Amino acid sequence: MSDELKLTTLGGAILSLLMRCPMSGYDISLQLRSPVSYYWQAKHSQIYPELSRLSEEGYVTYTVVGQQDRPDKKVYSVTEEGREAFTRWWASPVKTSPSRDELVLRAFSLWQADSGVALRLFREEEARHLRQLEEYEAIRARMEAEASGKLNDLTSKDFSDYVTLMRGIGYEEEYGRWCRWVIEQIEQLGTGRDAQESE
Amino acid sequence: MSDELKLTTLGGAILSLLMRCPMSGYDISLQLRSPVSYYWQAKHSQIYPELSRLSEEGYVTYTVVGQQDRPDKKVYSVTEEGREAFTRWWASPVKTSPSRDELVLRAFSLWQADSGVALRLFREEEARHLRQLEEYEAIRARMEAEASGKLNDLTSKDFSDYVTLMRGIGYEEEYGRWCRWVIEQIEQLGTGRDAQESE
DNA sequence: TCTCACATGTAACTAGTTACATGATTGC
DNA sequence: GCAATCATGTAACTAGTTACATGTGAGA
Repeated sequence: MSDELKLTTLGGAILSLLMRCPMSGYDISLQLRSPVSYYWQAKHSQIYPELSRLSEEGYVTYTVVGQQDRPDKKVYSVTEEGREAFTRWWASPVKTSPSRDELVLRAFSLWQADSGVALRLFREEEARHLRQLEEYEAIRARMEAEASGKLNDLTSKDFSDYVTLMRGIGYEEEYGRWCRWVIEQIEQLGTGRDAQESE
Repeated sequence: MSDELKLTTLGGAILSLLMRCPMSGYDISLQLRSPVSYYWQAKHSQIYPELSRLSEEGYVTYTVVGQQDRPDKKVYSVTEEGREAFTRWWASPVKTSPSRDELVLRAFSLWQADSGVALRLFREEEARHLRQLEEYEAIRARMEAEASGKLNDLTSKDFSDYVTLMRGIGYEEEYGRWCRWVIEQIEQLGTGRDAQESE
């Protein structure tokens, strides 16, 4: 098992969690579920098969842990081979996935849209990003209060969390700013006919 | 054909180009190729079958245009039904695709990385985003010089282009800023042992 | 002769989503 | 009894990528 095999990004994502501490497939799916992780997401239907693959390749092992009040679970942890594969993956060139953004795609056809419909769309999206930003800011405040000491330690997991969080904050801020700017453009440039119709 | 059928996002992307002016599948693939379009991308192997589907559903039609010095081509244009489907799609709720970013995923494991390797990774990515930003800024300068009159007209295609471009600029600026900040953190917090090794 | 741009397609694969399937226990 | 959380899986599908396949004409 395991000689020069490469990790998929999903494999990397799973190992990056298991490197922090052993956990079950279910726990991984909670960490990687949509509203939680800014940086990577996956459903359990993708995670369980990937865990089997990682296990076959010898990158992870598991022990079945019986529980009294809930179903038994498989707790996975990273093997030495897994650690090596992970380090190789981490240092390898970053795979840049093509940017696809449906709102920006629609903005490309703003010229043919009804201003009222456009305003509704961009206001909804602005609100979504502001909500997400608030959530992130709350986490940030909590982290800065609770883990302030560890936030100048490159080797602390808290600092890594902080770094990814800061990207989420920057992303949402910038996205919200752009939405607001588009809304203002529509409000100011609109002929008045349909630009006024919703609020 | 064509009653309440919905467009895929790729279908929307293709129609958004054909709404601007009729063109061939090849032309569409040039518009949607990786380094060009910030907002949506697709390969020709995805575009041609999608054009067939759109054609079957009656959303587009084509005429074969013979050319003397190059191969013949099919020039597609949007039908009235296509226009209606597009308008419905444009007004429908935006499908938010889950955020997946491999660099941010790696940042999540910064705690276990070698500082030299991390610096290399983040410097490369910073450079990539700065290059992209420069490219966008050049386009922006050109647009502001050439199409300044149309940049206050909501119904002009130039203004739509400008709006999508501004998102690209904001995105790259923010991404670059975050990379820079991470690099500075690594340089300042690094123990000195491996943080210095690459310049 | 070879490569590049134009031009259109299909086949095989990988990644990811949605839906199906099962089963325990806790709290309402 | 019903919904929710914990827990693990598979099947069927959609979307997207890589590779295969073919052919023209221009220019080096």
